[in-house]
Amino acid sequence: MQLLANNFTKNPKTKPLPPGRVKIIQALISLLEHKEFNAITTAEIAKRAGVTEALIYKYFKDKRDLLHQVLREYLEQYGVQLEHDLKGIKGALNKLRKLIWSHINVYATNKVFARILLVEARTHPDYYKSETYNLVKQYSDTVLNLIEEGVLSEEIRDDLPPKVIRHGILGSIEQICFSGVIFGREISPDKLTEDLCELLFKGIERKRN
Amino acid sequence: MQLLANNFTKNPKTKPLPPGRVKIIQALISLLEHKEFNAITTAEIAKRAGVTEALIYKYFKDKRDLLHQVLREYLEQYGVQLEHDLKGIKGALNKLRKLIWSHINVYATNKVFARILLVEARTHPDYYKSETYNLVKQYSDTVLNLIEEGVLSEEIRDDLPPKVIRHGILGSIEQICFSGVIFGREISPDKLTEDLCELLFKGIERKRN
Amino acid sequence: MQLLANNFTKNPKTKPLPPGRVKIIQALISLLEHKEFNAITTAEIAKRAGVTEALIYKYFKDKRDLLHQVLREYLEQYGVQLEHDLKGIKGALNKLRKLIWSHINVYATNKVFARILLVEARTHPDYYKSETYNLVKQYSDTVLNLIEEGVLSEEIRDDLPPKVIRHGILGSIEQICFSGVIFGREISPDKLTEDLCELLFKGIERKRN
Amino acid sequence: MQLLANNFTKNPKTKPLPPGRVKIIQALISLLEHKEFNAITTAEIAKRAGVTEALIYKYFKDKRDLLHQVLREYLEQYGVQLEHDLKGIKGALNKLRKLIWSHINVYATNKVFARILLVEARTHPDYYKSETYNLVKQYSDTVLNLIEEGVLSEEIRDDLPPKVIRHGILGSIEQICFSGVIFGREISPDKLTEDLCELLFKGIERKRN
DNA sequence: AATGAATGAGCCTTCATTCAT
DNA sequence: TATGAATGAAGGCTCATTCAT
Repeated sequence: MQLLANNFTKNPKTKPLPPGRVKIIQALISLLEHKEFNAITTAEIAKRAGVTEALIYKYFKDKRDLLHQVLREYLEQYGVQLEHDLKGIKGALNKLRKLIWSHINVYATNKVFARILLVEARTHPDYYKSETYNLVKQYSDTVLNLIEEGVLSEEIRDDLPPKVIRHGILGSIEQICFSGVIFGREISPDKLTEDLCELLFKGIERKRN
Repeated sequence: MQLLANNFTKNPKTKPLPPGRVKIIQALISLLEHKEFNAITTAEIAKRAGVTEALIYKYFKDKRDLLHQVLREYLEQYGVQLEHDLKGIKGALNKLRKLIWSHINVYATNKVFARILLVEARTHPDYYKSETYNLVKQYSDTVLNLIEEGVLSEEIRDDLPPKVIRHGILGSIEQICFSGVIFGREISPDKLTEDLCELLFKGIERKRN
Repeated sequence: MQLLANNFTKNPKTKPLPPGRVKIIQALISLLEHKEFNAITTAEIAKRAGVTEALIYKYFKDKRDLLHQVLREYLEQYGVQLEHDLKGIKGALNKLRKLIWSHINVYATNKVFARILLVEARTHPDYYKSETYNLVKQYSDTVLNLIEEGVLSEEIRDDLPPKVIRHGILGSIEQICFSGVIFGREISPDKLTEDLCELLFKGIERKRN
Repeated sequence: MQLLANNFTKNPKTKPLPPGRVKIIQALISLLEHKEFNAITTAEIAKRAGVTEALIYKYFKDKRDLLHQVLREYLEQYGVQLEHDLKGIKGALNKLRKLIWSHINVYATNKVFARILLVEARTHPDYYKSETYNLVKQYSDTVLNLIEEGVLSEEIRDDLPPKVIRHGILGSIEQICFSGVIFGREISPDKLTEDLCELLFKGIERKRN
């Protein structure tokens, strides 16, 4: 899977995006691969994109808005992907398991996406007011719905606040991927998903017989 | 509890720290209460501390080093506190529960500490090379040791990688405190600890009978 | 003669240099007339040029690079001038004499040029790595070639290392102009050239008959 | 020969210089071996000397005064040395030759001395008002006197202004040593003196017969 | 004789951003 | 659609220097 491989796959009739805009986004992404967002200058972005700095401000409100647009594209792609991934799966726990796998997998495949989400965006107050943040909340709601679905179907305990469960799930995922993202270590979605689900579904306590 | 209330509590005979240094640290802490680190200028810090900007650079390598020193002091205090908190507790799970409570509690009580750790420090590559980061890793090791202790005493499952368990614990804690920290919401250590332990110890899966 | 009077004399169809760049260079030159380079601030330069400090850094790597660019323009002009001056002169010694005159004359006419070359540039290690320094070496080579030409034509002794001769020539010129430059005293190219050539060509030893 | 080897050689009954002062001077000298004066900070000097920065200001008016004191010590030593070297030499030209050798030799042996004199001191207007500058002028006078002595004894031409001769001599020496000083190349007093005297005494012009 | 603590002043530099063309 | 030129605003940081002890 390659998120953002091209920008018109999902909607062939959209009028082609301005090439300048695309180049700018690609430039930032490629720079983010090796550099912290704050350490990247607009001059650098423009140079890498082969355009002038001024053009950035034609398409984006400011530098941070550009970051949010990049993030948004990633999120949209992930949204599409996730929907696809969950299709045809029965049972809330099975769906959650798949979601965990998809989540870890997208981080494993798109380090830049992970980096933006885990470290770059959340630092800045602006983010929480951005349209992009809403996408994240939507995703968060999806997880919550899945949990509640599981409670109703009696797959999941009803004596735990669903939001706490969600925190446990998302927190574990992020923690587990964090060092991979920061230090560029490999992330293995399959193994991690298995361990994580075992942990989250059954708990760490050893059953005595 | 008030971490950092004074700097000589634990070692009364240390020669007094230069007052300037103390004032600078205090100033940054107080500014962090209402402002993001990057948005705080050295001029502001100096003014609040009642010293000159130059003095900051006498005691700290740069602005970020100052942040790390602040974090270090918090971490050291938390280390002392945690050791105290764990005294006299029997059983690995009980200790883990207490640790979770202490962790959440210190975030609840010291929002600035939490903010630095959760959002300010980890953004910057420097952090991972700092001496302070080592303290965090030490803490991380403590958690791991507790988990392994639990495995040996057969309180904790031995079919889960201890590191995954640690990620689950620390990730959940951070996720659960995160919004409290970012949006200034209240954090309730007692309730959160209970829910979290219930989740982590027993799992989310509903037992059929 | 007024070196640097305008920047497009020699190449009328070059696309006009950005006016800001020109103004900055002019500003530094005018400031150097009464002030040491290190004592001149970028703020001053910008103000005198009627631009912002930031613009300086658009066109020059740093303050010192600006100095080197100024020097480079002087050197280029001097190069052109010298070539012109030597045209039509026969004999290596006659050419050397003319070169000495041109050299002294350019110092006499452009104190700022002299100041940069004799005191400002050579202090700083950067200078010796600069592209501008290469121009100086080129000039130095020209002198050496002239000397060697004289040796071949048997006008100049062949029992002296040409490089030592060059040191004698250039060293004498600089020494003789130095106090003029430092203390703002008048420099008389005609008289000085005559004395200097008499000294260098014939030596100080009195011939006995 | 090692100038400045110890500071009381020449005057055994002077009361011992304060050790702090000596250490500071030594520190600056040792730093000047590898670093430009302006790039050396008082903090560095103090550290190298093993004293506090404040102490520098007990013994020296300011940082530049310290440089001048160092230079002064070198000059005094050279003065003593030169006097010694010229003893028993007959003839103005022979004395000049010896002086040239001594001059080149002291630069060859004491690069730091040469560096201060050739590049560090003369940059700064302060220098020309300093007491140390007077020592340099004294030396300059000595050279002039030697020249005039030669004119009187009819060893040296009387149709050249003695000052021009002096410029030729000193200028050649400095030029010839300059690159040695800047780029740390070896300087050979014997060979250079021979070439230089040949050049200065007899001139570069080839005698036709 | 020497120091620890602190300062004043300002400097170079950076960077996101704008606007006329 | 895109650019070249220029800017505003501050910002971190350095360094020589002072003074009470």
